[in-house]
Amino acid sequence: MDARAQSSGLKLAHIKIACSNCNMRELCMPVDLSEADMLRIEEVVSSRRKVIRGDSLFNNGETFKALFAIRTGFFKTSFASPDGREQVTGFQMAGEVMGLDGIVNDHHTCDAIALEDAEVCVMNFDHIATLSREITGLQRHVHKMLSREILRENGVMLLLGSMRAEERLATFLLNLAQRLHARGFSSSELVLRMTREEIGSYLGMKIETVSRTFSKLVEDGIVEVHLRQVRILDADALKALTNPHSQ
Amino acid sequence: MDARAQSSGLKLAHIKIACSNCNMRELCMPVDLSEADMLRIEEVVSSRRKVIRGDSLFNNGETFKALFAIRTGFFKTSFASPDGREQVTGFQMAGEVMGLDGIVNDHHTCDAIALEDAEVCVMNFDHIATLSREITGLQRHVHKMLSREILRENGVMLLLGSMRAEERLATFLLNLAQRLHARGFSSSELVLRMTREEIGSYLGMKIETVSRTFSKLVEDGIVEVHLRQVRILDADALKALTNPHSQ
DNA sequence: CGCCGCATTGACGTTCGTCAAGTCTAGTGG
DNA sequence: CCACTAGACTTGACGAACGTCAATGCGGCG
Repeated sequence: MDARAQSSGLKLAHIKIACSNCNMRELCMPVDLSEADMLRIEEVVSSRRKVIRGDSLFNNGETFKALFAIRTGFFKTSFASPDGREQVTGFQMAGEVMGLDGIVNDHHTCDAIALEDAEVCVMNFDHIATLSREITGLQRHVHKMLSREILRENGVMLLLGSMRAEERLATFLLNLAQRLHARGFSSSELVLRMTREEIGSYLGMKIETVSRTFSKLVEDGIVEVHLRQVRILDADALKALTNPHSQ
Repeated sequence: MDARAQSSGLKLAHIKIACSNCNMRELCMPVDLSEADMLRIEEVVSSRRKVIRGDSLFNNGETFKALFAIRTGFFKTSFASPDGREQVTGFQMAGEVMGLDGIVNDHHTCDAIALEDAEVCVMNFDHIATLSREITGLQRHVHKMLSREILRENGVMLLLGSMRAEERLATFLLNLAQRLHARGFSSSELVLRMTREEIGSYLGMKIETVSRTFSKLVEDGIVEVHLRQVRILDADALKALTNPHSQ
C-alpha cells in the first residue's frame, strides 16, 4: 500500500455521525454491545470537528469537557514546563483518544496540535461518565483507555531513562510502523508527519542528533530515508537495536 | 517534626477496617459522601496487607485483581524492558494508589516493591467498578486517580526528556518534600527511603552522577546530605535550579 | 524563480557514563 | 563491646555520547 494513502482523509461530512459505520470503531470503541446500547453510545459522539494542519484541538489551561477520538489525521500532544520548555508527550493517529490528562483538574494540561488536517469525534465526558454507569462494557473501556495511556507512558519513561539515541529512534520507528500496520498500512514504509525537532522533543534528543542518527541507520543499510519518507529495509536489525543487551 | 517520624507506622491491626476512621482518607479517597455510601465504599477495602521492606506487593505478569492504597510505608514501582533493563517509574507514599497500569491487560505490568515496612488497603477492582456505577462520587474519583497518574507521568517525561542532572535532582527533592509536607512532615527535612541507584533509575542517571550531583548541591550550600538524611537549606535556590531558563 | 523553513553535516565543547579505588555504615556474630 | 563484612556511597580520571554553534543543502510554496 502506498504510504501516501495515509493522508487520504475520507470526506464524509454528510453521512450520519455513527460509530456503527465508522471504520475506526474497532480501534477506538472496541466494545461488544447490543444494538440498543450501540445507539446510545453514538449519542456520546455529540459532534465532529475538523482541525487543519498546524491548528490546536485544545490547549493547556482550557476547560476540559470532552475526549477526542481521531477519525482521520495525525496529532502531537505536548506538555510545557513553567519556564517554557516543551516536551512532546506523544503522537496520535486515527482511532486513538486524546484529552485523558484533562480529567483530573477539569482542564487540559497539554496542547494537542494537528500535524495534518484531521477530523475528530468530540465525546462529551459527562455523557461518557453517565452512560458508563449503565453500560458496563463502556465503563470497562474507559478504564482501559486510561490505563493504556499509563502503560504507554511507562514505556516512554523507559525509553527516555535508559536508552541511547540509536535505540530511541529504532524504538520510535518500530512503534510507528506497528501502529500504522494495525491500520492497514505498510509496516515497512511510512511517512513521518512530524518534524525532526518534534521527534527530538519526544525522544529527548536534539534535532542534530536525530538527524545524525537517521543518517547512521541509513549508512548501516537498515532504513532508507528521504526527508519524511522512511522505508524500513531490515526490521530485524532495527529490532536488534532495540534491546542491545539481550545478546 | 522529626523526619524519623516518617516511619512510625501505626499498628492498628485490631481496629475495624474503615476508611471513615483512616487518617489517609482525605488523600486516597477524597470523596464527599453520605454516611450510607461511605459504609458501602468501605466494603471495597476487602482486606489489608502488610509488606515488609524488600518484598514485592505485586510483580509484572501477575493477574490484576485489585488496586492498592498505601496506609503506611513507602514503595517503588519499576518497569522492565524485554532485555532486562529496569526503569523506576515512581515512588509512592501513604495515601497514594498503586496498580492502575494493570487494568488494561488484566495483569500487572510493573513491580511494586516496599522500600520500608508497609501496610496497604487491598481494593478489589471489580468491586470498585460495580460500586462506581452507583456512586457518582466514586466514579469521578476513579477517573481522577487514573488521570492524575497520566499527568504525573507527563511531568516525569518532561524531566527525563529535557532536564540536566542538577535540575532533575532538584525537581525530585522538591517533589518529595512537597508530598511529605502534605502529609504533615517537615518540608525541609527528609529521609530518602531509596538507594542512590533507585534515584538514578527514576531520574535517568547513573549512580555516580546522582552522588556527584548531591555533592554539588552540598558544596553550593543548598542542601545538607548525610547519606539518606537530607535537609533543604535553601528551597528557593533549589527551585531556581528547576527552571533555569526562566531568568 | 526565489525565498523560507526544514534538514544535514562538520567541528568542537560539555555533560554524563565508565572504570576503578576507596570510605562509610549498618548489621552480624563472636 | 568490638571486629568483620557486605552493601551503599563517594570521589577521581578518563572517554564516549550527545549538545552547541555554524555553515550549507534541499524542497515546497508563493
